[in-house]
Amino acid sequence: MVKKKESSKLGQQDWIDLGLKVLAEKGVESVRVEPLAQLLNVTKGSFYWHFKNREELLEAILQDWVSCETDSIIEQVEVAGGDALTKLLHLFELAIQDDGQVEHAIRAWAANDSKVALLLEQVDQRRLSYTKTLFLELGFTPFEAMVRARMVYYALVGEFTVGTRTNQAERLAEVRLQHLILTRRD
Amino acid sequence: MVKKKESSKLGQQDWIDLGLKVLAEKGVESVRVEPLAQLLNVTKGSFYWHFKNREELLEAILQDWVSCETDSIIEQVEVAGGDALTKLLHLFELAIQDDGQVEHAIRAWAANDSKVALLLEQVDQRRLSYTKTLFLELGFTPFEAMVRARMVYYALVGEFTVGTRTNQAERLAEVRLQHLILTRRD
DNA sequence: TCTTGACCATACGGTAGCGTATTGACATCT
DNA sequence: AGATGTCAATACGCTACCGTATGGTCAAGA
Repeated sequence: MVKKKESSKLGQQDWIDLGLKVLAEKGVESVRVEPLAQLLNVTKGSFYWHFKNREELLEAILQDWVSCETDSIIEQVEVAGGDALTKLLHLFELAIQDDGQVEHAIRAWAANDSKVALLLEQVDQRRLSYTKTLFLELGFTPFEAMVRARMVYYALVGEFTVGTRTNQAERLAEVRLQHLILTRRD
Repeated sequence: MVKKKESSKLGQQDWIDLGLKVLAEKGVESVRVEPLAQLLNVTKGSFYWHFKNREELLEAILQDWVSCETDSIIEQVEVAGGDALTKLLHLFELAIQDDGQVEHAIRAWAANDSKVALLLEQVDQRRLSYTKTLFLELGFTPFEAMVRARMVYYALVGEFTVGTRTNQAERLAEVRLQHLILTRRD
């Protein structure tokens, strides 16, 4: 018998989940093994059963985020279909659903960790190049498409990092105006 | 005689300067008193002469950045004069002069420190409202002006945080296209 | 010269967190 | 019932810092 998940026993995922939560709320520097253990009401003896060391947990957290969050929006947009103009609006609207807490924390993390920075760079690249292709489909030149794609993406990242807290209704109106400005062909 | 700066003696400013450097390169978590002392070839006995504790240094560093960096660009734009359209282009071009290393580090810092976050919020607010007034002068509605101001600003912050490393020539071309896109009326 | 104050060294005690080693509890398989 | 494997508790030693206490040095003013 190789049953799993009888609860009351912890697995790697429990530590990762908690790690992500703490990461979002207090930053990487606060995801430390002894404090985490306390939150789980166990001692670190448990932790070192599941992980080789703290580094391994951090990598697992990162990996978890990447595999969960990266391509999900792109897929949703593609499934919904439509022309490039529609897809772009769809993309804008989906992107602002997330509050970006975790992503913000990871960006802050990346500022002092080149390995994380490298990974984020790839994520940014994938998202940017997808957005760029949509602008290309609208008939913009490569340079124009790139600049516009960056403007969209920066607008999103900017909201995360600058932290403009506003309600969803206004955000939606804002995003529609952005769509108008960036897709207008004069 | 109350001479100063005979060199070979340190003052608060020496610690602040080094602090800013380390902050930009390795992040807040790396600006610690003993390592800093080592870089200055002194012991921490010196540090605690000039500062009450580490917290006080961090505040001094922050204060130093705010008073140096915040309004300088706005002033330069105003001094140069011209109409709103000219000022906006001028603003764009000046903003991309800075590589944003320090600002990036401070944004990462702010992610885990609400006091820093509050201060940054004020800085952002001042910069955004200035930019917004320029768009208002161009005849945009308050909402349109705000959205456009944010797009400019986010584009700048986005370059800092996403870290798109590109040469000055391309940056300049990019910024001019942004100016075109965002100021176009009809 | 003598004093004073600015600056720095040395030495100390304290804390938080890392990682290891060892043992214990409990469930499952044989 | 034993043996085994999984997870957790306990108890270490270690390092990197923080902040304090105290004394030393050296230049400038009286």
